[in-house]
Amino acid sequence: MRNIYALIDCDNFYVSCERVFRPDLIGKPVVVLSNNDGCIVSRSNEAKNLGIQMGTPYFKAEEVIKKNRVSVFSSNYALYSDISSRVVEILKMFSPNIEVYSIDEAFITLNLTNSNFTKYGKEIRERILKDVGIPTTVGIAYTKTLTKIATKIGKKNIEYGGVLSLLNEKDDDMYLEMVDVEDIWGVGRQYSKWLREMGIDNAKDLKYANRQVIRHHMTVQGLRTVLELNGIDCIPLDSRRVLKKSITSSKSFGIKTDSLEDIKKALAIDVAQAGEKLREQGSVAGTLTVFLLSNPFKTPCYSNSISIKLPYRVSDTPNLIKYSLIGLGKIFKSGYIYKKCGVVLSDISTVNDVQLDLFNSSFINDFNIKNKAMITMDRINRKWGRDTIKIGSMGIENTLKMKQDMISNRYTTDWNNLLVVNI
DNA sequence: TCTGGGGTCCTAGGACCC
DNA sequence: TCTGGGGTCCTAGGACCC
Repeated sequence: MRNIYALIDCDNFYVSCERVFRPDLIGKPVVVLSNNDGCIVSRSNEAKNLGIQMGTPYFKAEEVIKKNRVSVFSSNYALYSDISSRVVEILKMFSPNIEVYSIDEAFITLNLTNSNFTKYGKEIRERILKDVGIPTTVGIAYTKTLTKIATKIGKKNIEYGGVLSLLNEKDDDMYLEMVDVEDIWGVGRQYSKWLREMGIDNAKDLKYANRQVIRHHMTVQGLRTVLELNGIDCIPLDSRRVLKKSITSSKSFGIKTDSLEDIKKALAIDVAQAGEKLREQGSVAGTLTVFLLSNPFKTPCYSNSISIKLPYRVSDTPNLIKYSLIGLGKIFKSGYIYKKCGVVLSDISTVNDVQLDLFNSSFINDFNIKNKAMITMDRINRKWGRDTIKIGSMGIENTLKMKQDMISNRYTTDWNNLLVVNI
């Protein structure tokens, strides 16, 4: 029996989240910026129509933005992730099989007893819009890659009313022809350049391409994409809550700096954040990588990284900070203006798998004590806000704090930020 | 002046083993 | 002195995703 997939994809998600609390902005151009107010990462349809491109640096679009009175927001991840989880809760009512693919997309499988799939898709859409206030597009098909194609077309053509089903396969080729090769899930910049050179311009061309040639040039993943375009299900729903295999935390500095002392503090803050994520999933890390970059848009530039194999797996912030500062000391070179640093934790396993040190009997106690202290610290910080308790090396004030000049309130996750209504 | 952050999977090649 | 074939593990780098 064939699976039937639906992809529920929130429209212009970050912008839509901002509009939930600013309904006056519906119908008006709005953009949301990346961290540090660097690039434009979400655009309302009105902003798209002004020619504002995804990923454009803010300063390059500033003129168009001012001229057309586009509303601009810094990104507010506390708000977006809370709204995202509300959408997921609703989807769970429609299907027990769900894969939360990203902050604004989820796949579900549909039961064959729902005979009218398009109608069911519309019900899902309307429920999310009514209960959470977020508009979505729903794509329905026999493979996940085809649901991606369906939402892509559904978003561009309002006549589908936000739901497009490709279950009537004789029409597939007509739809596939509408989608450029660059826009296919699994085809990025490098592959699309090569495909274009091969005369493969759209999804229909790729569907009928020579499979051996594709396999050779684009590995098994490329082959899977071709098969999926043919309606052959190769990428199953992945509903496991998987443990992350690596955890990164890094940030560009709000102010560029050549000061090792400032960078040490910024790195300690990143490490603390990574450590918290590590403990949240009950894991410990065996390897830690520190990296440091000067401004890549300026010459001369310098970047370096160093990986440190930890003597034993840890998850406590003081140890992680200790080793990362050793690493930083080894790669820091004076005389450059730095703009970013960060840490990657890898070689991750669960706490239960930790190899204890036979020759160091005090180690077990040490491990347990530090962990209890960390768990308590995490709990307090979750309840009372980030950095209520922190490690000394993070400093009192983050001198390189990122820019977020236009951030909205944390309306749904902070009592002090509740929406105020004047009557 | 101003250019984000956080992930996954696959492959090739080297080291090492029997 | 000559020399084979097959396997595993690890790492770096390249591709992709949101």
